[in-house]
Amino acid sequence: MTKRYLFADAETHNAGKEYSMPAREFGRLYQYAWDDGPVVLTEDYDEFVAVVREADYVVGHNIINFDLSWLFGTESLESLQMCLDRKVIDTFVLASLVTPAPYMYTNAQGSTVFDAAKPERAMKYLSLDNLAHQFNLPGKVGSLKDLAKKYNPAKTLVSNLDYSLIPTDDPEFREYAEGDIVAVRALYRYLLKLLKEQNYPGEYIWREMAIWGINAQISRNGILVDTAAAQDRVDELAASRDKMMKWLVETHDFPTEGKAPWATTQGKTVILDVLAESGITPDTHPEWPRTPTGALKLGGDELIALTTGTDAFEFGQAMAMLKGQRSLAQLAMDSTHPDGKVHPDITCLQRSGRTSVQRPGLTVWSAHGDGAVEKRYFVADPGTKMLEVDYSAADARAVAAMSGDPEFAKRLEPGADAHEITGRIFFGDEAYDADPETSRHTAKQINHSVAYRIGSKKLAANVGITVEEAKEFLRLYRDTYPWVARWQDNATQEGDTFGFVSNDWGRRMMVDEGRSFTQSCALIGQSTTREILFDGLIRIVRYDLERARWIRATVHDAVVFCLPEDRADEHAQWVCDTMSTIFKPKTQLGQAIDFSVSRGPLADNWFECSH
DNA sequence: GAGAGTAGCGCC
DNA sequence: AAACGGCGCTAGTCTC
Repeated sequence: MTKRYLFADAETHNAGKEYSMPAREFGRLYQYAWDDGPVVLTEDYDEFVAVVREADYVVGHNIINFDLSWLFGTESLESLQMCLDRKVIDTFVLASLVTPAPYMYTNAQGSTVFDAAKPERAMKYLSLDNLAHQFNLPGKVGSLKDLAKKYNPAKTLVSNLDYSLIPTDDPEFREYAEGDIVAVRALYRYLLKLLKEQNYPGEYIWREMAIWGINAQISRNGILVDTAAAQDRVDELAASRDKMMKWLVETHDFPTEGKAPWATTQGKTVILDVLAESGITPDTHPEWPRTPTGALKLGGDELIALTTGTDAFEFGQAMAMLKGQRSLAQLAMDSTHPDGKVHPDITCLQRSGRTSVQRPGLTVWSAHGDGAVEKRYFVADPGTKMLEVDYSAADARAVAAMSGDPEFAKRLEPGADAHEITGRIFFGDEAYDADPETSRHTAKQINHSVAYRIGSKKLAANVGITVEEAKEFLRLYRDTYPWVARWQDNATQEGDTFGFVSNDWGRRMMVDEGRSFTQSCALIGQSTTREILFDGLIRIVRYDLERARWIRATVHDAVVFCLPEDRADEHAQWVCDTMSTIFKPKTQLGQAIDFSVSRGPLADNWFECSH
């Protein structure tokens, strides 16, 4: 029997309210069409749910993260099951793979957008409106924003528009809703054409729908916030800021306008004046680093370095402290929904497929040092214990696996010390043994640098050696790991030739013109880690869909869970076993490499469980 | 007023 | 010939 495709979309209250409103109230107007059939508009929630359940395939734009995510209620696992069962075709996800946002494009308003591939900006490129514009597709009619303005009080800010004020019987609104379905149907067919032309592996597309489905589930699960603890942190930071600002005003007549006076034009002038008084100018300090646009860098690190040993040191320290303050606790509170949880938006729009997490961006939360206490106000649900697991040196393991370099693999064996190994290559055994601690510290810096193919000049500058010494080390490193070097060269060539590189699962990743030397290897390494992590999560949810509720966050090579308190130890062991794997690339040169996760203690908040 | 691009902090 | 990757969040600035 012929499979039936349902093209579907819904108009709703403002996004974000789905966590404080029943689904049948949150949805306002539903649009759908079967195959080539006419577009049906309905306000009947039950009718819409029924057709979605009846369809062999549901096709829509951003439906995994949005429409299907609330349709069955935010406590439901049904949409995740649909993604795993290959019943959902999200044109937003499909477009992200076959027509990812380019570096630059011209939008419907005629303005040119640069740096458009960055995930925040890629959202706009991948919007139904823009894709319809880019590919000259029929359907989209009018602007929802303009319509909302008509029904909101005069002078309402765009960011405050209430979309639920548009009457569902407004003819323009209904025309817009209908046009959405026409556009998404045209887009789907256009993307299929691209898919076929590119010979993109279909298996990867289905797997990607499942991964977005898991991420949507993670969003719905959310993380409980201890708002009292977050408020304490906000107050604590404000107090130290006030004290520091007071001192700056008294001693340097520092401006106080705005939240970041040091970032204003006036503030920057005062900083430069204070430094100049102590004889610190670009002339006396030609090594003073500059920003990409040529301005003098005034970051905390620069100010400390420049003022050390001068009268201005106390000033430099004060500025560094203020610039280092971040409002994470405030962000956490601002992102908390009425159910007491954050429900971050999760997308896989980074070119490597790594997840972007926003509102709040959990991937930027401090993991080490003093700032790590910020994690304390993310807490385990009642009746659960929090667990964090991670893959150690994941990207290096990916390189070992893909390159098949047996010597490089030795760095990752149990008990091996990768930093020491690099240190011995760099310093030689004799010098290394003379001062192991300093040598190892330098080597740690170097390891991060060589992973991304640093050049001799920058390496020399970073580590404080001559360019000749850096060159010699890079040569030695390549000699020690010839198969890694070969793999890097091949990846670079692949990126240069095709404009993209592929990982072992079939993901294609765009490489910017002229940046293949450093970008190609990085993308393959990062994406391999990403795929291994999601393979693990897929195993978890396929074993038992209910356990999808355990997953609370992913941070590139780490996953946070909330496990039922009863038998939490046993569950933790099961999670580790299920996430761990041995990766053997399909490529001929590759080798099998162990990707085991290690775990922290079971705890009641994120800070405790990651320490 | 809103969108775009910039700087500077942080994460893996 | 040389080449350190991928991001998010905030605030202030520029432009239309």
